[in-house]
Formats: sequence, C-alpha cells, structure tokens
Amino acid sequence: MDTSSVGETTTSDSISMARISVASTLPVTKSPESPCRVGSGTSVIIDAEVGVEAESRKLPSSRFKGVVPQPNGRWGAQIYEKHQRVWLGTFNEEDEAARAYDIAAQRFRGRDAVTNFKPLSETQEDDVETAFLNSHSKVEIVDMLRKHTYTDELEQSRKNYGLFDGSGKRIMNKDGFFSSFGVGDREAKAREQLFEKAVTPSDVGKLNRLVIPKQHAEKHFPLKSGNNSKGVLLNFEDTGGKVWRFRYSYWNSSQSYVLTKGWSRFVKEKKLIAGDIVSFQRSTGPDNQLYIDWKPRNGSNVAVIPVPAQPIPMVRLFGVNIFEVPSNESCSTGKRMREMELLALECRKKQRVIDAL
DNA sequence: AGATGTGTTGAA
DNA sequence: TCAACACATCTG
Repeated sequence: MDTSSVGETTTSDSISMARISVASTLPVTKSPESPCRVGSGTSVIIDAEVGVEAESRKLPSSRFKGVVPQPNGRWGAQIYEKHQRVWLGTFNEEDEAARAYDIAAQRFRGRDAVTNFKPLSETQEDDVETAFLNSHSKVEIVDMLRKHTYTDELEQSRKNYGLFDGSGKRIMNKDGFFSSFGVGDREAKAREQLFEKAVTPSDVGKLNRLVIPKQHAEKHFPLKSGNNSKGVLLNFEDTGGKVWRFRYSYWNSSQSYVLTKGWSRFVKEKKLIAGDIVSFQRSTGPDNQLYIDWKPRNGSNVAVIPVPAQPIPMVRLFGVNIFEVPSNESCSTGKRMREMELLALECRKKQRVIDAL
C-alpha cells in the first residue's frame, strides 16, 4: 500500500487540478438499480467438453465507479490522482466500496465530484461532513476508509463539533501536512509525514515487534544491503519530547522489516491495542530527526481522548539518528535469526530501553 | 493459506 | 483516468 503518495499530493493545487480534469468527464448517472456490466465481465464459463461449470478466472466487473472485484468475492475501492492509484480498501458489499469511493472523490475532487451515490444523500446540506472532510488530510480520510472507521469518526466529529473553533479546521503546517496527533501542534519544527500503520494484534502482542510494511521500510528506513542481520538503532521522538530507541532490522524468516528492541515498551506505555494507528514522521530540517506518534483506533479527536503528553519542552538528544549495531549474530538462517531476536529481547527485558537524557 | 493491495497494461 | 488482471506481499 502506498498512502504516502497521497500525502505528497495534498495540495490545493492537486485538488483543483483533479477537479478540472473531472469536469471534462461526463457524469456517470448510473442507477445502482440498473446494473450495467462494464467490460467483459463473465464470471462463469461452461466447459463444453465435460459439460461442467468451470470457474473462470474472470471476475465480475462492478457497476460502480472506483470499485473493482477481488478474487475472493469482495470488492475493492480505488481512486486515481496524479496518474497514481490510491487504494481505498476492500469491502464485503459492492455498494460499501462504492460509498468509500464517493467519500474519497469528494475529499480529493471537491463537492461536485462525480460519485456513485453521494450527491443524492447529500442534498440535505451536510456541512458537518464537508467540514469533516476538509479538516482531514487525504491520507487521513483514506486511512479511515481502509479501516472502515470513517462513519465512526464522522459521528464523533458530529458529537464534538461544538468543541472545535467552529471551522472544524485543524492546524496545517507549511508543508501541507495536517497535525492530527494529539497536542503536538506546538512543535516548531516542520515534519514530513512518512507513513502510518494500524497496528495488528501481533504488533502489540507478545512477539514484541512491529512489522514495518515493506514498501515504507525500504523507502524511509533503508538498511544497508548485505548487512541486514545487523540492524540499526533508530531514535524516534514522541509528542512529549520523549525519545524512543528501537532496534530496526530485517527478518529473513518472514521477509519483513521490524522494529524490535524497545517496541514493547512503547506499546506498554502508550497502551496500544490492535487497530491503533502509529505514525512516523521525519524532520524536514537537516537533523532528520525521526518522530513517532499514535492515535486510537477510532480516531477519536483531540477533544475527546487527550493524549497523555506532558508539556515537556522538546530536547534534542541525538544529533544522529542511526547507530550501527555490531553484528553479534552467529547464525544467519531465517528462523534461527528470528528466534535469536526474540531471545535476545527477552534477556534484555529489564534493561532500560529509553535513555531519558 | 487466504486476503489484500500493487504492478502493469490497454482502453477511453 | 480508469478498470482488468496477475501476482507479490501481508496478516492471522
């Protein structure tokens, strides 16, 4: 998945550009009740030889815009921007996917975007939803869609609307990134959003590791090739100015990039549960400081669930973020490697992971 | 292993 | 821009 590409295009320019290109497209006023199959969608063919129905690999086309079939019978939603596909998630029902597309379309292309249903149900002047959409970055909206939390979050927003300054706006920094995490808006330094991940049960479980999606790992935290077993230590600062040091390495066994040492402590202190979202940022300044942040699963906003961050002044602890870890691994096979990781972690359990100054 | 989401391509 | 399709990657 590449939601990061969304962030890069979060500019008013791209929005208006998209709007222009859409305007030249004729609105598809397809009635959901009149499914007109697009493309060559036959889902079943008859084997004349045997006279048996054989499943074709061909999947049924969707009658909805932005909806694509999945091999397992579910439906995917996607939208395109700047020649790139933005994946909006998978859904059980075709129309769910269509609604996801609609929401994305409105966020990406404005109110008058071509949609499957939206304009119909929206005639009731839903200013709150509009404000909600505008007050969240594209990345955030896409995230909610993919995790099926959009409705919940919108509902939350409705309930708490009065708690905002009225505009529903959030603070956006000069780079166009929204700061949606807790009270971190006080930071002065500009940050670049790298990626977010909704933590899985195993990410917060006893494996004591966080899997970094390969794509993000290789893009943002490249390891020197050939020396993957070594791993590196990465320092991340949270909103409270606390620095977390994680060991970052590649596990051959599962072919995945992971944060290991130090991660469980973070999970514990932040009380992370499956579905919560961790976010990684990097300073756009020369120091390349890395930041980590999180928010609850249902994306309850600041007004509802205060992040337990104290107004501690930020302290720059490390001029450099990355430290090479001496290679002390004597075995190199995947499984063994992973076992060693876990064992090593266990042994160091009592050791302080965070060097608070 | 099954589900998800990306790489890629051709059509519009 | 968009969807079809194959399949690499991820999750449980």
